[in-house]
Amino acid sequence: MENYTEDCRCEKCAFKSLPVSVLNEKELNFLSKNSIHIKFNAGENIIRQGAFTTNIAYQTVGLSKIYMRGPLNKDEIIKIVKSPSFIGVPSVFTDKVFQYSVAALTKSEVCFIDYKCFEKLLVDNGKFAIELVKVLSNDLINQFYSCVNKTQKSLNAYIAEMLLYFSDKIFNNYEFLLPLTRSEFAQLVGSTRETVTRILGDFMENGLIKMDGKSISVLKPELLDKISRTG
Amino acid sequence: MENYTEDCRCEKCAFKSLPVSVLNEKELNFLSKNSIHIKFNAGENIIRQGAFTTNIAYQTVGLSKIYMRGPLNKDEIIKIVKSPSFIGVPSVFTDKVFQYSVAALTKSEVCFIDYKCFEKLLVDNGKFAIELVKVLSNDLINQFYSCVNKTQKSLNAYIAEMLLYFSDKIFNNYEFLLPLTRSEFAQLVGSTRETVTRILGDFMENGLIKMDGKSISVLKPELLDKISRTG
DNA sequence: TAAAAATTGTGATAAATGTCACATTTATAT
DNA sequence: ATATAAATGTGACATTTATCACAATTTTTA
Repeated sequence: MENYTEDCRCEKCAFKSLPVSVLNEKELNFLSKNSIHIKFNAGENIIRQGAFTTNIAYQTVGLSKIYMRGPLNKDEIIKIVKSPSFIGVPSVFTDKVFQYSVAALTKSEVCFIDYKCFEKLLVDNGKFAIELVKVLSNDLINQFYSCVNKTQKSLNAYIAEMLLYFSDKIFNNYEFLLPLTRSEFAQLVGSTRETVTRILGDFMENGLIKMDGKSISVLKPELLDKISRTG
Repeated sequence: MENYTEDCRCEKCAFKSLPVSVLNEKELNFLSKNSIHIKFNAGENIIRQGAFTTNIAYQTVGLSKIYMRGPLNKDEIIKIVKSPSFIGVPSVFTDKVFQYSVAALTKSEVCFIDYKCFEKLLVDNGKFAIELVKVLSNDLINQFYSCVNKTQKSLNAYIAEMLLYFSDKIFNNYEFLLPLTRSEFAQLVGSTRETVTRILGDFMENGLIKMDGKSISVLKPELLDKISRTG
């Protein structure tokens, strides 16, 4: 974890969020002055559950996981975040401390924006506020959707869905390097390492995917999709 | 479902939401002019998944369930809403159609607020916007939390948690009338009618609760809580 | 590079939960 | 009030998934 030494200003940021894209030059300048840009290596903690919430976090580069310590001290991955994306809004507006953790899965860069600054932008610029409301609404709907899916689908089906999620939504490629260990993958789908191993092995035996450690190729996306929907 | 004929104006509404409580007299008047207040009987549909979203819905009276049609056409109850509470914000800011349904569990009253009006209040009044952001943030965190719980806990534990949720959060009473059928309760905990029947029967046999159809008394809340936490 | 640690695979087994079929009770509508 | 429909309870059984124990492999560290 290191500070960003190169020239980095919100005004010319290539990874503006939708809310930030409605800000004018002056507001962007204000935002820039109240933000710090920090780099993280894979595996490093970006946000720690229980830490005080004084900053909004916005990830500009890299992949991260949002996870929560569940009942009886087991971590559960709530979602895989592909930047650019806000990763620390809900907790900041809810509590004095973060309700979840975020860790980098790949080399990542994150802007930490002072809460007071963010709040001022919200109050002063209604369009900014609306865009943020849209971001949160969208997150909430997705959360509904993923929770229903996780609950109703068999593990086979949900793991198939997740593989397609990685290939379609995260990497836009049928070949990718799974950025999770088998244990983490289990935390994502709500199961155990062993069961995940077995189901992936099953998929491979049946020629749905090719697999070598963390390198995965989806060979039959239509079939995987069918399993995801019916299985 | 019927229109509200009695005198009903936002200015003197006894069920103001936090966001609405920051509005001034003029804004409240504007809100009032752009809202309709409607009554529902238990069982009636308030919001239908797939319907066009032109209104924000705010429930002032009664209990409702938010649910979603999952993969393979099985409904899943996402949460039980105790009024006063917004029940239709996220979909409105996300999509052209509602992504979930809401149905009244008891006699209910709901204000439908024109989307354009709501948007104008958001743009014009930053404090209103902040309060709405807080509402959504809070919903999102709760959703994280409940999804992790549902995934990690055994059914025993999650059903115990839900019983305590009804007694502690919804009714503030150890005796209450469960506002759900056994099938609906199953949809809430992500299981089946039969299994719910059996686990509730178990709780009764072990003297944790008393039960007669839908009437339930929590007899040993500490023990239920222990089951809820350890499984 | 060797040693230690972390990750992964695999079989045997147990536990939890779903499924199906049917009886019984309760609620609803005519 | 009776007929009909909806909701509930229950047993037998099948299936899914977790758990445990241990070996094999890969990664990290000294």
